Amino acid sequence: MHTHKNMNNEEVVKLFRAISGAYEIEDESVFRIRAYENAADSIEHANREVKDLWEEGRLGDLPGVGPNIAGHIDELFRKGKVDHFQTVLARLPEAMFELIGIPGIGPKTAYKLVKKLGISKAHGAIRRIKEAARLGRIQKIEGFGKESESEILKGIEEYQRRENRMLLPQATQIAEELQTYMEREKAVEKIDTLGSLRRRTSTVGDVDVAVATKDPSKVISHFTRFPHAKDILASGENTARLVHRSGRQIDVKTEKPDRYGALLQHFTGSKSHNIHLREIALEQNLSLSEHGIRKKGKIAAFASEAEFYKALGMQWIPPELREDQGEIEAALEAKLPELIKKEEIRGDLHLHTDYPWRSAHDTGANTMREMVEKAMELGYEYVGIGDHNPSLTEYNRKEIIIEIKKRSEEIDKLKYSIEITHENRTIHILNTLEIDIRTDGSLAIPDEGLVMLDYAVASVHSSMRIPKAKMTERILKGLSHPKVKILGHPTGRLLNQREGYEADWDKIFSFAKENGKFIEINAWPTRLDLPDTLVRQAIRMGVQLVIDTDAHAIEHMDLMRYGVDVARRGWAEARHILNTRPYSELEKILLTKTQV
DNA sequence: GCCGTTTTCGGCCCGACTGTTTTCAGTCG
Repeated sequence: MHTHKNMNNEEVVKLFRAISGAYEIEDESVFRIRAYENAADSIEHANREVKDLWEEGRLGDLPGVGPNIAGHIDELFRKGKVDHFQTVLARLPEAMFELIGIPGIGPKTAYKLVKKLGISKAHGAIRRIKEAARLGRIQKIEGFGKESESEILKGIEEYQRRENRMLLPQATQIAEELQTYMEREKAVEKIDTLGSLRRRTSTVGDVDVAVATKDPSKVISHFTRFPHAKDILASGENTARLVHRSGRQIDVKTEKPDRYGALLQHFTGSKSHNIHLREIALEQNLSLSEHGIRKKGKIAAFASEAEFYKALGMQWIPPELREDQGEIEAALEAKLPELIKKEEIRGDLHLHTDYPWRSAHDTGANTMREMVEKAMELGYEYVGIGDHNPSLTEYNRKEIIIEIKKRSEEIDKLKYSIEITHENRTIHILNTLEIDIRTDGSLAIPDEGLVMLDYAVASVHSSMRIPKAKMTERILKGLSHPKVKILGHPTGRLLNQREGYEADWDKIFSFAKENGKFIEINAWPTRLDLPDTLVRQAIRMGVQLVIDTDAHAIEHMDLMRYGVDVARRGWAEARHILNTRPYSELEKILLTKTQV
């Protein structure tokens, strides 16, 4: 397996899975095998690059990475390879490591296949397995049969066409359509999403749902007639699986209402949350499963999750927190946070309109008035009317100031007319812009333009791959202007497309805290940026955040809920989020009459 | 190989499903 000094998390995960697999073939201690598997899982779920953590001397932050594995990682990034790993891997055919990761193929199967078929080279290994399967050579190998041969073929096909994970809103929409449909069947007493969708992670693999029912067969048969199903993959007594027209799989699991709580808890996960929970249960001689809690051979059933957690002596834990990041300890001490709810949001402070100037970036689809009316429909108390700054190549400095003046007058007119047309309701309209932080840290608008705004959002939109220290300085400089209150989409990540830029978040968060700047949680589906783990870090450091939609059309303003999901995953309470404040408070915080 | 206010030694999550090797190993979540 090729290794190098700049391996990203995905590559490191693959390496560790290979080592774990190699140990499995060699009948190493199951605990050592598991240790590498755990380390791989931990890195896979880390929201930071292992290489960055290594540079900062913080590999120990990764659960499951102890002194030994940390030493190997150190050697990897110093030399580009790990001598010990090379020795271990060299004892086995490299082709087998290409196969690990194909659904249904683990280390043992992979090893047997390449041995028996005489495949040694990694290159083309999957293709050769496929050929062998087509020629019926696999079913002749001892331990395999016709079924397993076609399963392998199916597994490879799935592996090769595996796409990116779904974005949260897509998964949510599929699930909500299904839920509406399922609720039409009277036998369905309760229905909930499961897994990462229920935990509201930013991307989701499959849509899984649980149904509480006394009549599973009715539920299953109703499920298999879902109009948006393209194909039914499996249909058993209590579970079924179909392919949604989007190509995504949907699983349903049924359970009797009086036992539903344990099922819901079990399949919501996360895996690490459940493992930790079982370890704690074990100390009380309890054994947990999807069926309930077993004590001395007797299983107790639970209708609700709340009862399930209560039986373990803890508070019910909101699904968003179930990542084994301290939520279990907090629940045991009844110290879980009071997570923010979307109903607590009182305004949207970062959105775009179709205001007709030659903008540095994309403009919105709706007028200022339409955006404001939508905000009123949503029951907001205030709204920040923003746009990207005027393009620096299209206007000179003087023209930019004139343009901002014209636009400010436009907003004043709007304020006046809205007050007249909606006399019963007041909404506070704020004049803002999203301003580029240029590569040298300067803002794309001169001071004379900035003073006309109520506040500004500053964001990075260019030169995203500059060194970490430079990026940090750049962001700090951009944020330091008194009118700049919000750092927009802080990491610049685009889900399934690009990693965020490298920056020293500790430094930026400290600066934000000391200078009263707000870090944005951008609710745009491909952004969801700040990422949840950084939200948690920011909150621990006492930084204030703001949830914005960055809407470019009125319908985007409905995406606020996904930003709230991210905030909740980061343990945010309403008091941590600027736009839960009433206008009277917001005004004092945001609209300081600072001299520029 | 990791980990720890009951332990720095001695533990380490649980069950379902599947196919094939009739009693269980391998994989998965």
